[in-house]
Amino acid sequence: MTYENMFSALGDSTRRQVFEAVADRPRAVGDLAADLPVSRPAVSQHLKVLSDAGLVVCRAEGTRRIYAARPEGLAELRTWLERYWSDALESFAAEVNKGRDA
Amino acid sequence: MTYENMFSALGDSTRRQVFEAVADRPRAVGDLAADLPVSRPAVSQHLKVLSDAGLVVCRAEGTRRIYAARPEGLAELRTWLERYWSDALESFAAEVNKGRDA
DNA sequence: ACTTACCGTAGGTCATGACTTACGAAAATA
DNA sequence: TATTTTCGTAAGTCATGACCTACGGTAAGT
Repeated sequence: MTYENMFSALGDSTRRQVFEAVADRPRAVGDLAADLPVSRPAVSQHLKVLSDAGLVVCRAEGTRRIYAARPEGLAELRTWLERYWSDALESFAAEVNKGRDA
Repeated sequence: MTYENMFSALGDSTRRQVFEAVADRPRAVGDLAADLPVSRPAVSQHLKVLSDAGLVVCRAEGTRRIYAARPEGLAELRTWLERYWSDALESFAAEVNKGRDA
């Protein structure tokens, strides 16, 4: 939901792998854990963090829970990025000029 | 440098404030600390993390160190974002169709 | 040379979080 | 109903990291 949650969620390597996997295609928890070096409960916890951050959504299919990436989540990240990217460009250009003076 | 470093760097609230401040305009360490609720050494440590992540650069001006945002850093983040955003769009569309079947 | 301003790093404390095993709940199956 | 499958959560361990104070080092001013 917040930038805080999103960035810190994607800041963990294992958790980013989980996200990238479900972004590739929706998967169940057990399937995700099978392709990762951590236990299934660990994957569950990572998915909860990603879900709280608004980066994934969940759908029940029998006893299985199918997780999928949530595009709106990345869209929010993109909003932040676009803003500070233009800021960074301007301030960096000014910095280069300052450097020329000195 | 790596996505790992970038996301985890921006995942901390205080550190993201530091980055946003220098993105607005280049600043010295003491000036940054004056506007933040943490000590100056803490700001120094955050700047080191941001620097290792390739998100900021530094320039000496007398005893002062002027830090500025590094646009190429955000550009890398954008590359990641664009890729997984399109992935997420496709997988999410497929997910919606699956949901319709069930 | 001495003092002042500004900064990075070392060392230590404390909270956060990533991971594990154990357990309980819900749905399909027989 | 009993069993199996799949999953989330609780409880505990251990490493990471965010923060502080103290210290040392460099550049400018007197």
